[in-house]
Amino acid sequence: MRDVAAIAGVGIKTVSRVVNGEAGVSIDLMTRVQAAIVRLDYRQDLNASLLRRSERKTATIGLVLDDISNPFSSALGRSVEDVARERGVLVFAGSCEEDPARERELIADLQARRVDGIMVAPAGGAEHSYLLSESRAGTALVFVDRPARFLDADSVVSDNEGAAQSAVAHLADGGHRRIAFLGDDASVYTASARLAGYLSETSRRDFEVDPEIVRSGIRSIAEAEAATAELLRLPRPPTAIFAGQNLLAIGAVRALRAAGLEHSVALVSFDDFLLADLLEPAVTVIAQDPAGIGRAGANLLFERLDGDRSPSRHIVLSPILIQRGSGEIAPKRRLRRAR
Amino acid sequence: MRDVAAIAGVGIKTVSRVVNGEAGVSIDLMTRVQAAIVRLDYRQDLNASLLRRSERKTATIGLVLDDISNPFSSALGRSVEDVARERGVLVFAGSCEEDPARERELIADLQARRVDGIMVAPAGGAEHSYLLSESRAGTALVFVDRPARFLDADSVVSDNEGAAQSAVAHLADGGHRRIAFLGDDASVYTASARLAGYLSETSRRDFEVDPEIVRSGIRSIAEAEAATAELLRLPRPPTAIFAGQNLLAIGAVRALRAAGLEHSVALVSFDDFLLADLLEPAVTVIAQDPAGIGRAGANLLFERLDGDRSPSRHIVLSPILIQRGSGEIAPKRRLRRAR
DNA sequence: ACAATCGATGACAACGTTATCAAGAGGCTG
DNA sequence: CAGCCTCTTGATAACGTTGTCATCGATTGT
Repeated sequence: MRDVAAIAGVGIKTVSRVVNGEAGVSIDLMTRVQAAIVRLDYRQDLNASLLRRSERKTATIGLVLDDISNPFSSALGRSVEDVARERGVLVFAGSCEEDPARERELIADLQARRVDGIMVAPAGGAEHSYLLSESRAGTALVFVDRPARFLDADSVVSDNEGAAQSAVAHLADGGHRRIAFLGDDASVYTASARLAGYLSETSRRDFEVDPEIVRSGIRSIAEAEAATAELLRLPRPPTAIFAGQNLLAIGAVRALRAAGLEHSVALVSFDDFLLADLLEPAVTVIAQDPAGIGRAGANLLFERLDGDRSPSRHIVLSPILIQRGSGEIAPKRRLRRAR
Repeated sequence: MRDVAAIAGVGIKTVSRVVNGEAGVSIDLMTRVQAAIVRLDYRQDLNASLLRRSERKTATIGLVLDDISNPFSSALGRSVEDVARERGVLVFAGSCEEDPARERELIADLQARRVDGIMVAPAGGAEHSYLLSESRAGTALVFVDRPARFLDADSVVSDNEGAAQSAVAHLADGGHRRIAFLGDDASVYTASARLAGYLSETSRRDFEVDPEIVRSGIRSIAEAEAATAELLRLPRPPTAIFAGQNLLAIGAVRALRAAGLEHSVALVSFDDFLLADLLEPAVTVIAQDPAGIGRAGANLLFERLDGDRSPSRHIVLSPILIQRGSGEIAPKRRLRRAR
């Protein structure tokens, strides 16, 4: 900047004015400065600029998700990026892999870089009281997909419990009485909320509660496949499966295929996924709106950055049931009653 | 920092030393400073720190991809993040949507924030000579998935042409003579390389070159579905389809299904995709290794940041053919020769 | 016992930028 | 023409940090 000023024969502050498009610079000096900028290929150092600026904004936000390569997360991330870009804000993206320590480390790294705000889908078991001082200090904080624990902060989540209830209700309305549940570790908020929905709907209908067909702690496609295979080998196998997450549904599909039962056992998946409609049978899903969650979260974050100091807001989006076939399979008659 | 120094009753420089873990601070002062840091909840401002530091590193890199919500891109991004994290580096992620202007804008934003390096999968039609001065100025630059145009820079790409050749060869070895091609816009490097592979292999085998079954400029699942439907309605429809990208293969599957021809017309997809093995028939693919590309690119980038000044390197990864069924369908006999 | 060395410490400048403010030029009013 | 106002301009301090270097007391060597 000094060099530009020297070449243009002006004061350094005038260069600053031109760079920032401030009014009150004569046409003459402006053109001279611009010429010098081009000549030296000068680029403003935003970090230095923001260091000095009074409002102290870095035009940067952080996004901490479970795993940015997961389709749900990446759709969410993309919509956050779109909202941010409209405001000239860049996004740091990080994955915490359901590890609270990693989540905390990532957030610390983001704060060291003085991001204006942070959006986080907290890891299972994480606890956020440590963020209290930060959020008081002015870093905007929005929780997406999962709410904060022990911290009063904005959040945007799906109605996991209600949607799980309606999934179970859909299967029950189709005649199923013995519905299995596959879910992630109960420390993960979404998993436990969906399990709660499953349990409340089954008990509301006075279905037998058999712990053998309620499987938690399943973390991957492979584990879901193995768990489903076990379910199918039970003396009294379930007639329907409710998979609490897209990857688990895919594992279930694999196991059903392997057993040749994909047209005999009903399946509903929480989360839509690409190609669910092209499988045979097509998979009935509870579709969340990851892009909508990201967009709502980002909007909330930017309202906070714009000075909104109102009490914390909690947005809840309702997933929708999409019937495609797998969830509409009627329960198989028990063998003893076979005609 | 001044406050911490005041409370601990030391000089500001000593606080700096403690914060940075520099040697040569007495135990006594160190504990006093640490107590003050905890008391005030002090956090170092990395931006200010890096402004002053001599090596001028921000421990930050930028990643510009076509669309971070695309499965290929997000897998690549995730592996970049993993390599970066090992070095305490945070990643800015941005999508340029095949728009050269947006790509350029994003890169400018990254440079304004003085990222140490940039990894970019350039937009179709983008031209990178404008980056010459930057790369000379020390910003490390690595191109992934697609090479730079008019700029000598490191790159990590798949052998698109060779893999496309082998896909066509595989279909030809299965007896197909009339193989259609679906591809993205020819301005996109990967699309044109794959088209080149298709053309060289078909001409090497002296197959009839029919422009009607070579379709470029297809940008989405829906467009691929429509194009495939058109192909199938031709007087002499192709007996096999080579889809130059995963989304286009998915569109082709939809159209084949709609026409009831999924077991009659062979299909090979460039790019693997989740559930390709569960479709009926399962889809034969040329599988790239997006995580491998990201990892190799990130390693290259960090070697440059560590001072490697050797001539630009170009890493080429070879995709592999995975036979699953759809690519092994034998050509339908022509009607006139039907038994 | 004295000089030389060493380790710990902090004062100060500097990183690249912007906020503040004062100075100078020019125009308008009375 | 004095007095006042407005507009442009640049000198200087400051943002939060670290590099440089001088200082000081203690230790070592002879």
